[in-house]
Parts: sequence; C-alpha cells; structure tokens
Amino acid sequence: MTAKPTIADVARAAGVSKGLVSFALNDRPGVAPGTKQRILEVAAELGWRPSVQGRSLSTRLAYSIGLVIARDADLVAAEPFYPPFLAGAERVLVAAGRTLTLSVLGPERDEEAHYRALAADRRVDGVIVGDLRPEDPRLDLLAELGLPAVTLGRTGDPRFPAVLLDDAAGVVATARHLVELGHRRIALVAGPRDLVHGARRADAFRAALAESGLAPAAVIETDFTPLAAATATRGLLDADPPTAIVYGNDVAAAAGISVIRERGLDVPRDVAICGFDDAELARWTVPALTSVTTDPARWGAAAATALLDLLAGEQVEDIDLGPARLVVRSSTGPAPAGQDAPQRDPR
Amino acid sequence: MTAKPTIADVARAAGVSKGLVSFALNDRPGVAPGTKQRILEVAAELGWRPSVQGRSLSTRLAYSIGLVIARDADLVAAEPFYPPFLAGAERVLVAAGRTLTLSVLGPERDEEAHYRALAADRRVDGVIVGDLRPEDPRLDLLAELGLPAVTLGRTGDPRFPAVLLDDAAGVVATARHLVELGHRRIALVAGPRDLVHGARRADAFRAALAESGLAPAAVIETDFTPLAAATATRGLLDADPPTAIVYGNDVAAAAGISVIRERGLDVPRDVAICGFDDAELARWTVPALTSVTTDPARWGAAAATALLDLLAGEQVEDIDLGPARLVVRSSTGPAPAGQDAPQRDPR
DNA sequence: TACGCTGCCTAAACCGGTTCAGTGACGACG
DNA sequence: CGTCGTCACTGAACCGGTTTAGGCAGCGTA
Repeated sequence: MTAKPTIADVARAAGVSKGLVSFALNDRPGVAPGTKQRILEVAAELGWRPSVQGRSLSTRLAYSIGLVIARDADLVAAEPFYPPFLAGAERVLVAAGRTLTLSVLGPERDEEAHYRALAADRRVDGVIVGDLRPEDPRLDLLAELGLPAVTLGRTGDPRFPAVLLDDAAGVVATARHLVELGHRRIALVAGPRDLVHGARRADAFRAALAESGLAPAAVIETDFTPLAAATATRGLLDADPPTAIVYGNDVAAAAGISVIRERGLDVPRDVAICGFDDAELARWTVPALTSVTTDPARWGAAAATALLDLLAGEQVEDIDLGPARLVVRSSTGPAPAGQDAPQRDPR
Repeated sequence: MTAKPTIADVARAAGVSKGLVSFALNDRPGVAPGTKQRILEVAAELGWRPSVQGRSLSTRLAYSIGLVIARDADLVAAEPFYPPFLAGAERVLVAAGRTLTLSVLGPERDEEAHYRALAADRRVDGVIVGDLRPEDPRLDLLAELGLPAVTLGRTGDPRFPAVLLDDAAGVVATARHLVELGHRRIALVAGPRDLVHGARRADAFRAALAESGLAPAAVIETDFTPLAAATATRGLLDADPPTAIVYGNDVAAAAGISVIRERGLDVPRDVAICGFDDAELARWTVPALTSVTTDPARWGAAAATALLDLLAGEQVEDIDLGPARLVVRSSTGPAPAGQDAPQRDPR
C-alpha cells in the first residue's frame, strides 16, 4: 500500500513467477485463462502500474515521440499553427500512454546533431517531421538512424508516410474567388520557396491564375514573419500596386492590412486581402480576413495516429485530410472598377 | 563502433570495473586522478553516451519536466503566450539534457488524475504550474505526491518557489497612461477572476484608478477568448460607453477593436484600446496596440532554470522578473473632449 | 610488529520490467 | 506401455546504468 507495487509484488501475491505475470499482463499466449484472470485481479487490487523506466530499459523503447521545431523562437511565437497542432497530437498520444518530446531549436543549434542525439539516447521512438524542404536532408538522416517518421506534407519519399492536407486546393479556391470578384492584378506574399508547402502553394497559385489566362502580379518570397510581410507589402504598393494580395498566413495578412491602411488605402475597396490557416485571429482583424482553413489540430491528431500505427508495425499509407477550404469574410470584395475592368466571360 | 557502447564496454577497454567508470563519469571522489583521466579518454574515444533509460531505472529519475496545460484546445490555440514560453523553457532544458513533457488536457480530462499518473509513472521529475488559482488545489496535490514544482506567479505558498513578473505594474502603468490622456471612463475586460493573475490585475487596475480618484467604468470577467471579449465589448458600447477599454490579452483587444469599428466608431478617437502581453500581433493590428510586455520566453527560461535548481537540491528563492513594461502604440490617444473634461490636477 | 586508517578499486546487488531456455504434468498416439 | 508433443509455468539472464559492501595495499602510529 505504501510503496508502488512492482511486478515482483504481483507475482508473489498471485503465487506465480515474475515472467508469467509479464506474460499475462501483455496478454501473450501460454497462460491458462484462470491463472491470467487471477493475475490481472491481483494486479488491479494492488494498484500495479507498469514502470515506464523498467519497461523502457528492456524493450529499448522510449514511449515518446519527438517533434523538432527548427525555427527561430520569434517565428514560432508568431505562428499560430503550433498550439492547436500540439494539442491535437497530444490528445492522441496521451490516450496511447505516450509522451510528446518537444524540441525548439534556435538557429544556433545544429538540427542534424539534435536528431542524432535523440536517436542515440533513445529519447524518442519516432518523430513527426514538419517544415519539409524538397530533397529534405533530414529524410536520409532519419533513414540512416532508423528512426520511424511521419512527414507533414508529401515529399514523394516512399520511406515515410505523409499526412497531408490539400492546401493547394485552398490556394486555388482563393485565386478563383478573387478572379470571380474581378481582380486581375493579384500578388502572392509567400512563405520560403525552399519549404515544400511554400513552393507548392506558389505553384498552385500560378496554375489557378493561368486557368483564367492571368499571371501573378508578383510572387514575393518571405520568411513567413509578419515583419517580412509588411516589407513585402510596402514594396508592392510602391510600384504598380495589385488589387488583391494573398498571404501565407493570417498574421502576415494582418501585417499587410496594417501597411495598406497606413498608406490611406482601404481594405477591401482598394486592395483585397487573403490570409491562410484561418487562425482565431482571422475573425478579429478589421476587416475580418478571408482565409483558408487548415485545421492544425486535425493534422496533429492524424500525424500522431499515423506514427503510432507505424510504430506498432502496421503498414501505413499516406493520410489525406482532404482539401483546405476557403472561408470568405470581409477582407475581400469586388475589384476597384475602371482601372482593370473585368472582361465578362461570354459563358 | 557498430553498436552503441555501454558502460561495460568502457570499463573493459579501460581495464577497470563498471562501478569505477560510473564513479569517474559522475566525478565522485575515490578515483585516482590518472585513472579518471584514462577512463574519460576511453569513454570519449568510444563515443560513449549515457543511456537515459538505464540511468532512469537506477536513479528513479525521468530526466524530464512536465508542463500541464489544462485549457480548452481552442483557448490554447488563441493564446499567443505558450509558444514563446515553451521555446524559452526548452532552450534551458535541452542544455541541461532534460526533456519537456507537455500535456494539453481538454475539459474532458481529469487534471488531478493526470498529475497523479505523471507522478506514479515517474514520467517527470518536477512540473511547472501555470494558470494559478487562489488556494489552488494542485499545490496540495503536488505536495502530497512529492512532486517538485515551480509556479508561474506567486501564491504565497511557501512550499513552491514562484517565478513572477510584476504584471500589476504593467496594469498600473496602463491605467496611468490612460488617465494622463484625460480618460475618466475606463473599462477592463479581464480574464477569469478565479485565476490569480486575473484577480491581481483587476485589483491593480482599481487601485491605480483610485489614485486619481476614479473607479473603473466596468470590470467584465471573461474566459480570455476573443469571442468573449467581443461580447463584452458590445455590452460596454450598448450602455454608457467608456472612452477607454483595457483587455487581458492582445487577441482579445483585437476583437475589441473589431467590434468598435463595426459600430462605426474610431480607435483611438472614440475609444482607446489597450492589450496585454505584447504579442507580435500587437504590432500589426490597425491601429497598432498599446500593450504591456510580459516576455513569455524569459518566463519560460526562468521557470525551467528554477525547477532545475530545485531538482539539484538547491534552495530556490522566488524569482522576480521585474515589472511588466507599457509599450505605447497608436491604439491609445487623448480622451474625446467635452463629454467628460479632465479636471486639472492643481499640483 | 601489530594495528588502524585512508585511498583506490572490485564484485555483486539493485532498479523493474521482458525474454528465453528448460521443466514437469498430462494427453494422444503407435 | 513407452514416447512424443503440448501446455502451463519457473528460474535466470538481460537491458545499462548506480550504489554498496568489502578487499587490498600502503602508510602512520603505538
């Protein structure tokens, strides 16, 4: 009653050996039904709980999965994606008796070394890999380390299952929405091109405009920070301003609105604005942001589930979360008349 | 070279016993200087790294510290406090070879049971406790479980050291700033009163206004969500509107601006607005938010450091991060003239 | 010379599980 | 009736560290 009971206590109380108790508790064959029943009862009665450390030592498992965020702390702070993502992943992991080992690496810390340490010290059984880059070197590293992983977004790499949401669909919907409103000069303030989703969204954006015979007024690559978005927006307004600007996330879009208003222009009358991710914030900017829902909590839960399945030895296919959906609010409206009159489609 | 070397490998290579290697590596007395030198060299040469699981088993330590966030996932998502806080704490922990075990508990999960499980399974060696309530029942629980802890904010409970930032100073500075601008009808849209900082800030607000012979136009308690802030703001505008509103966090303030603008009123001309926490977002609302810096990353680092010291057996005093500082931007300005003319102080 | 003390080291137990080789009892089968 | 196979179970090794009891040599002291 006082000290935490061990498997040896259970064995003694049930009058069997430690080994048999272990077998019974992990329901493996070779234990008589009656005996098993008794062992389980005794264990419950004693309030036995497995010791993670003891188990870890013999199974060589950490019962934890890793998420490494290698971004500047400022960027992590500004990005509303992580909290719901973590919450979603956490929920699944706790239910499975696992733990989430979170690492936030500043630019001064070596990401590869960190993964190596994670693997060498067996602190995690697998990892969730986000912020993918094309030909991401981490994939080879993980393969070398033998660390199971799930990627957020598809890499085309067959070694690791991906959890993906068709964010391109959201970008396409955004572009079509703006074109339908009569916009012809549409700019994109994008995330880093060396991130898979940054590149994919930019490509989808171009393709969607091309459907209507248009090309982007500009595609500006930023590091996703609102500050960079503000600078990019100033640049756009200085020379031949577009009538609509699409941003890579909602805080960046808020920064865009701020700059536009600072110039005495109105949103959406002079410039229409679109965000991305549909963070809570999108509801509370003035005007409220048209954005694209990506539902980070669902991503988190799906990624964690996939990784657990993978660790359980199952064959895991890529998981498709479906298309990102456009949410129209008041930051988008008809293109300013006159300067670039919409050609009526004769259909 | 192939398999990860264990302490036994090091012992064999150095021609000594396992025990002595352990002594040398943890530099404990009783090892001849020359021998110790040799052992360390051999260990380095073999690339030996301690196995966390092996060590955990014998030291009965988890080498991890816990942070339990018992808030609705939506609230966590909206709250920009956590990411920088986590990043700050992480940085310290990684340097110390520890890990952060994060739990996000939805309302459906029993917080007490979770702490009990964390302690019983020895998944963490200590915890950081946030979102304090007066007479917080978790403190008795942690004492009962014998789990070392550091609290964010002071409870007056001598059992656990606190990391605190004088947020009251920020509230006071905010109130004075508004009073100096001539505001006399000032409302507070506060966080939950049953949270220590919610109550403290409300009290500080009242006290600061009382200095100038004023009382709050209203103090409305909300759950910290922007939605609740929006509702509260509508209520304020409906009846006898204040000339200034102070919010409990920046997203809430953004929601307030949104509602005010929706009514055709201007910020700061008709109503001045103040946020709290000085999130990145505060720079990008229109107008940019006057807010109070709380520097969550410093909180995180300080809390982690304090907890590590505590675990190392040191006597840890409360850590004071100093006063929260007011950052004046453009969401505050002079009170509308006429309706409530400032009485000049004859000093 | 005998004794005790100190410094350096070894061997073995221990933490709490999992795993594996082996044992005894029992039933089926030739 | 002897042999074999299966089932249920035991005992011990093992994972990789830490810790403790104890041994041995060398020195100072009586």
